[in-house]
Amino acid sequence: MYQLIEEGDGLLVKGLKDFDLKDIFTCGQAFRWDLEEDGSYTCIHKGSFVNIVKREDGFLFKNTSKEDFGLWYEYFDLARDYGQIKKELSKDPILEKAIAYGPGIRILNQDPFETLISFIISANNQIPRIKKSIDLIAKKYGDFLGVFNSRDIYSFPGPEVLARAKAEDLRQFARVGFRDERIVKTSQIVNEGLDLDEIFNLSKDEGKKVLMELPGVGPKVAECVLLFAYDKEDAFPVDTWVKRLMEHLYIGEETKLKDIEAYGKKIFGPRAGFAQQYLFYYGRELNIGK
DNA sequence: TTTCAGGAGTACG
DNA sequence: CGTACTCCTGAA
Repeated sequence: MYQLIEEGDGLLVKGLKDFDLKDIFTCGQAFRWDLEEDGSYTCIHKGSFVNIVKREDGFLFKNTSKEDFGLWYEYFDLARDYGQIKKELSKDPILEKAIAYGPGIRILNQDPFETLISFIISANNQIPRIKKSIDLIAKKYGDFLGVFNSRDIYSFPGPEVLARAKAEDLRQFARVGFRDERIVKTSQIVNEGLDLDEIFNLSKDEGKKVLMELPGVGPKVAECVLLFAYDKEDAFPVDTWVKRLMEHLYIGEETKLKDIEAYGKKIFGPRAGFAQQYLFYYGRELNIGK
């Protein structure tokens, strides 16, 4: 299905469909990426980083190899047929429009702990600031992975490291504000034995219960982590954008957060997560509902 | 130049 | 159910 051709220190990947880097990285699901001046994207995942250049003949993945490509295959959810998903969802005329706006979206499979901490930071916060805080945390607490475009690249630290971080340091160096103690406490709970991998075996609702026990994790953050790290396709995170957009495009009146979540679940069912991503990207870029 | 409102939610009363 | 919470940006 895909063709992998070694090229220099990288890999040319041919035949990728439903894959657009801008759509994937600006739809709000991930923070560990950078747009380079040449239009390529650099992203960091689980102790590795890759730079991806779009070309006529495919996508050039720099700093990886055939042996290592499995990591990115999994991360970019390449086993999934998004053509089929889009076909199903397009029966809804509103979604058809939304999909046309971000046809290259894929839902990444991100690291659970990193995703958990990232979305705790996202509470009442904005994407540029969230990205900055996460970068600063990696720089201070993560491992040095290498240099790209004369930038030092660091991994995101594990729970064993952040459990020992000082709230005051997180506040001062990473600018996380009132989220400082939530980050340390959640890291401590995970470090002291809460098995995040166990959530892979649970249903979306069971996983949500477990996550919401953690400080800094409410319904929105839990749904995000379940969708972006645990592959729970029926998760439907409702933030202020999705709220406005659902009120505007589907419901037609002011609706409580909880009811919007139920509504999304009702009309999109097991595909709610994909629908949410297409709608979010579409609504935010067009400023729908504001 | 300086002030000021408000924002990808959660916790707490 | 209302409010406080940080910090940063951009509007005035």
